[in-house]
Amino acid sequence: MKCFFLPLSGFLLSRKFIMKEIPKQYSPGKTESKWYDEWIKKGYFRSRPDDRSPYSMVIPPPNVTGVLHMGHMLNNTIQDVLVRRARMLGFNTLWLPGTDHASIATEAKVVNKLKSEGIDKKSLSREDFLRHAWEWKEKHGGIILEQLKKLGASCDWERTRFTMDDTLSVSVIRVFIKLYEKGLIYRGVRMVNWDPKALTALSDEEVIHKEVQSKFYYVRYRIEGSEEYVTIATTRPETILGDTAICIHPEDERFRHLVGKKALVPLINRPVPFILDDYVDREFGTGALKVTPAHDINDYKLGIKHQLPSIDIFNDDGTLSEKAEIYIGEDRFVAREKISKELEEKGHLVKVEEITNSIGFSERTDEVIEPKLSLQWFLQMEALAKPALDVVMDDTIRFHPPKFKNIYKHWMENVRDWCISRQLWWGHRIPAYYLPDGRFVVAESREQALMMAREKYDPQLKDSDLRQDEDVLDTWFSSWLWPISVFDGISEPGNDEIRYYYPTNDLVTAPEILFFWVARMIMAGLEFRNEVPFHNVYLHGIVRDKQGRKMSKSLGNSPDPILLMDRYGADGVRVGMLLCSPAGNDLLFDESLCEQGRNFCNKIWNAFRLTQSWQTDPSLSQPTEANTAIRWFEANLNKALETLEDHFKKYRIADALMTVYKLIWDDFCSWYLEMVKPAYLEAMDEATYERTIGFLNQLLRVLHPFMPFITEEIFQRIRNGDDPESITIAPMPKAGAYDEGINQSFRFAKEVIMAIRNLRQEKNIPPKEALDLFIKKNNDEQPDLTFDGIVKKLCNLGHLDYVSSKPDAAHSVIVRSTELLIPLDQHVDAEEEIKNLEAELTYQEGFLRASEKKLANEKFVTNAPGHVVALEKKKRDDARARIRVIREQLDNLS
RNA sequence: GGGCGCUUAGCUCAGUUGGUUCAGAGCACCUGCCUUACAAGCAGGGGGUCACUAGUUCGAAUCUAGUAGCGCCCA
Repeated sequence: MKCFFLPLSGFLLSRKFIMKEIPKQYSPGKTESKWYDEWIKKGYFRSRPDDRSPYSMVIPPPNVTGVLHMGHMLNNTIQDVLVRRARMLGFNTLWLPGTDHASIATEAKVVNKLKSEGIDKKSLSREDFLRHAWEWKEKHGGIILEQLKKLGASCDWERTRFTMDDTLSVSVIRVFIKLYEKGLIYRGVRMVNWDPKALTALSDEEVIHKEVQSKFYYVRYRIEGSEEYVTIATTRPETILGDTAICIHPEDERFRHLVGKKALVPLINRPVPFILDDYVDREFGTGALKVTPAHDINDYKLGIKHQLPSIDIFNDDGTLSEKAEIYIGEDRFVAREKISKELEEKGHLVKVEEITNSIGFSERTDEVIEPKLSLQWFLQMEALAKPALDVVMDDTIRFHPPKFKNIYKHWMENVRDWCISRQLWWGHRIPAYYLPDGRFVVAESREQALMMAREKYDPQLKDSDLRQDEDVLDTWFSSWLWPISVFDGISEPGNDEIRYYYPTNDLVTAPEILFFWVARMIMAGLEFRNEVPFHNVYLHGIVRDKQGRKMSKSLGNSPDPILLMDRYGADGVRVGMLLCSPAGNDLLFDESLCEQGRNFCNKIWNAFRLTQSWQTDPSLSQPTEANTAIRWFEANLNKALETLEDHFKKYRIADALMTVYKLIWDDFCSWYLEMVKPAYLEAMDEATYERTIGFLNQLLRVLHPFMPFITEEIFQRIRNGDDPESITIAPMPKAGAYDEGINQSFRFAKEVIMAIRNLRQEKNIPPKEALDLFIKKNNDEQPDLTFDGIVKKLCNLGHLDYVSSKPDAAHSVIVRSTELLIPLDQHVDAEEEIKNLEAELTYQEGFLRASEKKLANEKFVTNAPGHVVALEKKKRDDARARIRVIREQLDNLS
């Protein structure tokens, strides 16, 4: 007797007792936290370099202000599956967790918090503000990492990193200096994407373009010294105050006479020249274009080309500045309304149309982006992009699914310089130090900067003469180093850890940040380590609701993952997420999927429960059926493992899970357990029991990466002395050679069993009523007897015999080309039978005709590969055999 | 406007170089069962002109071109 909770001696506990002892339903709650604590206590997720092969992965660092949402659930479930599997495959496995500092989001959070306490950011010094920010971070930051533990994430928590940790910060500064010295970082005035709410510049990637309904204002400007007008069209009438020219197409006859004259900007009557440029689309608007170099990227380019002055009419917060002359201090959108009204009153507004145009919004604050000229730091991308493109195109780094290669290529070939400065305090401060005259040096510290400045510019300089740049670097400028800096590979390029863990193996992330992050990590890896940062990138979709809408706070359509886990168990939710997550596709999440996951837990639980109710008797020998069942399941298991390995190789995680799901639910529970199950109140032989528990043990291991908790719980209850102390470190079963013959025999037996069950159902014969089965001998074919005992058992048959003639009053069922005869007391409805047989005959004859036609086609026989032709011949012969059987039956009936 | 991709069962998706009775899976649905592991379950069943059109081929869900609809990235 192998039940672990049975007392010593041969005393057998009653089945009833066991059934009471193990609850009918699996409850994940306490189990999950119990095992997670145990895993941490034992340090199974810790990793230090050793002789084994490494498997490493860095977490895409969530925002330190973040809380767990469904996207994280998906992302981290997939990572955990990969990591747990790698661990069981014997790799020295490291999954390194951490968070990023999220400049804009965190600063906004801290500013708001201070505001609620009556403190204005402007009233604080940089140092005081940062003190508040760190305080906030220590107190509230990283909640998300705690939440990941509930999910079961097997991270090495002792290695948790934060992008503003000392070593990581030093790495960022060093990299800045390196790139500056290499001439790839420069400072310049450019048109940038300005976020008037966050009061900072943004990179192009942080701007989201959306189609919006806008108004198209037709405004007329008077020509200086005449009563003539010229009409332009604009979506932003407030920017006329910054106009410095009107541009017309050189070949546009309508405006030719205006060349050399000046137009007067309405309301302020500032004269501006006409310029000629074929940039203008004559068909769009009126064909005359107002030019505002300070507030539009294209106008800016025109301004440079035609040497126009540029008038910046906005303050940083999006209100009108003194340069605007009127409506000073008004918000840009308020000013737009007021100006359009005044234009109308003064007869300048010709008409207003509705149009749809594309407007940029800040990714973080959702504020409308203001194109603004400003002095910023940039990183040249071209030289970095080229090698980063190559390693993806030549599959040194593989994208899963590969369709993202194209998108990546397009972006990398059209990449523009990266604006890396942000007008914020929370982050890595730019290591540039200015002399009073505006010249500057770039150095790792103030002391070094002073030395450099003295050497380079003026030996008399004092420390107080230097002023460090006020701005910080883009958060991605630290995240792009993440796979390197977490191992301190920038400052200590030869250290053991970076050499052992880098390059990492896999990266799991969303396509949304393919350019923000993935592309830049590849660039950084090649630039600073001369090696790619990872070999595989698994890109999963966005979690959407059932209607396909993106989950968002404002829609309120996102379930709280913590509540979900409380309701369905972490294992159940993990399965729910994975079931709907084919790689690269967005997934339409539905809570019922978690329910399916929970039901699966329960199924496994009850299979376990069943095995625990069995009692063994050493005097029993193994029945043939059990022996066959074991041989079949063994083969079937190996086959499934083979499929599974293939799915993992291709990063088809959802398919891998489905393979395990069916292996356990269908093959193990519905078939195998039913085959070996002893009759009510009867004991089982020891060999069969051992093997069954052995199979369960294997299945738990295979399932563990997907459902870590329930598998550990059951593993602990069935494990014996040879097993490791935890399933997290148990070796993963590997596919071995198997007997495909027995799998084929089973498939036929299965068809027979299903046919008989179907007959029972049709004829309303209760399962308890035993039937007899006569199998019509098929000419000289040797029948396959392997599963006969099992067929007898699963169909509740009294007899199973092979006969050469049909018994009286028997129902006939044809499986492939074998005739099954089942005598029934009930009257056989000959007419009904004939009808069914004739329908079947028609189908088979049609099939045969098609097949014969194909084989008669000389082109087919000569062109098609041999195995295809052989197959076609077999199909034809099978059809002929089946037709013969059907005809015989029909003869018998009529 | 430029580029990329998608369209297979009611839903979400597989379908690997064209060839097994190839048209599949899971869920949902229908029918019968509280059968001593599990009703969070068991057994059985129905369901698709593979978006449309035209080609290539002995053979097309699979290859080519066009049409329609949808989505993504970029401007």
